[in-house]
Amino acid sequence: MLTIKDIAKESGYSVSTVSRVLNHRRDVSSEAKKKIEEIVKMHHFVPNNNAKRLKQITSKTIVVLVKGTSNMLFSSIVEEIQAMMEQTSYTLKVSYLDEDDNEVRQAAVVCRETNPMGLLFLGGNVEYFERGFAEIHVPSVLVTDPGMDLHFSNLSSVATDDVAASQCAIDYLISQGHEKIGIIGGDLRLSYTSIQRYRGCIESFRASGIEFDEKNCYEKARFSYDSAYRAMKRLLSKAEITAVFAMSDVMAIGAIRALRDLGYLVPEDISVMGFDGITLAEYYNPKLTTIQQQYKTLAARGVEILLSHIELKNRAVHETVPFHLIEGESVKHM
Amino acid sequence: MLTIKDIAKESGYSVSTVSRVLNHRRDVSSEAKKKIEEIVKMHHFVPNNNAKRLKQITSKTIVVLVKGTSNMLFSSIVEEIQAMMEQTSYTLKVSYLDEDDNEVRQAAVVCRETNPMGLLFLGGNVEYFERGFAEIHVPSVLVTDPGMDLHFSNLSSVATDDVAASQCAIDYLISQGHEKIGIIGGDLRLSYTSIQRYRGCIESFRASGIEFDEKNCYEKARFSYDSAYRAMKRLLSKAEITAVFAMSDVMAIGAIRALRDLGYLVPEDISVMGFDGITLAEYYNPKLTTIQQQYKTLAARGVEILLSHIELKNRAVHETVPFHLIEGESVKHM
DNA sequence: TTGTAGGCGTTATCAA
DNA sequence: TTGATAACGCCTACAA
Repeated sequence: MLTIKDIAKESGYSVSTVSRVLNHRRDVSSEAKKKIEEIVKMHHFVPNNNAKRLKQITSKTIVVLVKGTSNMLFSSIVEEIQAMMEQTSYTLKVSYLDEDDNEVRQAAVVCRETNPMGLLFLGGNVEYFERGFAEIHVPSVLVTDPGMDLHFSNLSSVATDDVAASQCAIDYLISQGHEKIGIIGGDLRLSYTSIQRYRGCIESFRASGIEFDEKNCYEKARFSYDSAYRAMKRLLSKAEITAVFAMSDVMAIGAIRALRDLGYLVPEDISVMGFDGITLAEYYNPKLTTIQQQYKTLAARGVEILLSHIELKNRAVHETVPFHLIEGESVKHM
Repeated sequence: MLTIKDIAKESGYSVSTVSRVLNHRRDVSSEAKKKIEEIVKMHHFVPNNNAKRLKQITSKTIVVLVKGTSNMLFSSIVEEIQAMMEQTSYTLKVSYLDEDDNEVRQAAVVCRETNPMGLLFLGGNVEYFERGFAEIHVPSVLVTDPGMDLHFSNLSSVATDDVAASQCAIDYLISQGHEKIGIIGGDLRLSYTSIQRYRGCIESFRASGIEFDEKNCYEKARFSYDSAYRAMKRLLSKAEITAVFAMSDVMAIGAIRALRDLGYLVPEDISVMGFDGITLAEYYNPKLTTIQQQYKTLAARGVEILLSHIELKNRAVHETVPFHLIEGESVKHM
């Protein structure tokens, strides 16, 4: 393996001079610079980042931890964050985790590796934070999930109000004349997001005096097409419904496919409501009626809060971002 | 920052003993092991991977370089690779690049950082390989694009035969009675994949004696919904067609949405054919008629070739994986 | 402008 | 079973 030592030897200069050239510093003679760069190019030399980072104490890096590699909402947020970060002097590093991994533990590892100035969590399990976040001393923002119940001075959050948003979704279905409503959502013992959204649903039913039969009308699924597809079929076999609320657009699409395969028309026979407002929602057929999370705002505020956190060392804040009901074509007025 | 030195001091043992415990080695007294593990747990100590990697010469790591973060086919392949790798003793590292980045340059950096045993490229620009791959000495496999024209002894490839596959697509459209066909694909000056697929189309037209008017019937787009959506609208304004071949399923969906928004029915008025066979294709409405790339086989062979490359040091091979035509609901028999 | 030397956190070697 | 010590490749005072 080629090292700067080799380059130094070959060029006749010392390692420090080589290092200076490599880091584009100006206290090098143009002569030395030229010669060293030539040799570097010739050998296609690339410095070893491990050694670099090991030594560098401040790295000006911000790490994004994305929970769930196939979450389309997160993909959009990541893109947005990347675009914003390019305007700053920070370097961004994106780290993808499985939906079920412990993001806090992963964060600890990443902190050691990268020594980042800040952390951005895309999605997170509140329980993991309670248990392990104390060991993380880097300014962090939890994006997409609320963190006000977690009292860490270095942890802020920006999220959509899941309770209000799903309440709005059910309210809308009810306003369109639906009363027999099924729900497809995550595991209520594991997914904090799902719990919140379910609470909103219940609240809406309560306010309208509609009775909700959790046992027959709530179907658990992972946040994927096929899982929701199967959940929809189970739901149909247990309950008679005129509308379904799916806790993500991906789930909604799985559900719609199941309905169509069973010969139902959407929305003529059964209406389907999604959640997230991903790009695909408006390209799907029918266009999805959904709750749109403002991913751009989530991304922007997440970054802004983190940077002010880092630079001004101010206190943790917890923000809520407004949501919008998008009327597509997947819900029918009864 | 906590280091093993601190742990050593606190436990009363030396750094070497702590290191041994951390690496689960057996030449440590259970007494020492217990005590050290306790302290590690108490402080939530996590070793610094940079230092670790800096020291370790062999890393048993394999790196996957994914070109384009929103390519759904690649996501599926990555998942597949991850599953396979868990059966082996290798560690996997996934590195995402932008669609336009130079993957070979990135590979060089990654090699220094990680010192991997092998490299898996998901997508790649043949030109970048020609120019820079000579400096990479690690066994590598280019997945999804053919590499037989690149004569590097450490570079194998597995890919779908893009020429034959798109020829098959057009043949199918023709067999269904379509003659006035439009194409939506990538930039023919930049995307190697698009060039190959276009060649297949031309070949099919030639064989059937159909004249193809590239100027009016080929529309360039990025591999995204909205770009294809706009391309479809441009296409309609220039040519009268009964069918469209989109070079990816994502593009096909963008095109279908454009058609529907303009009042056309798919496939009744205009047929649309996709490419890739992503999961979404069978959940979309109408189900996409498409060329399915065997992502599982691509992943499996990619891994197998790489491992035999590493372990047996045998020569580079270049394989082609069969494809299938999936008859969905988006193409009509005229 | 350049070079020397020490250290970043870890693992490996060797001796005790 | 342990511990001291020398690397790993790079950066950065500080000295020249």
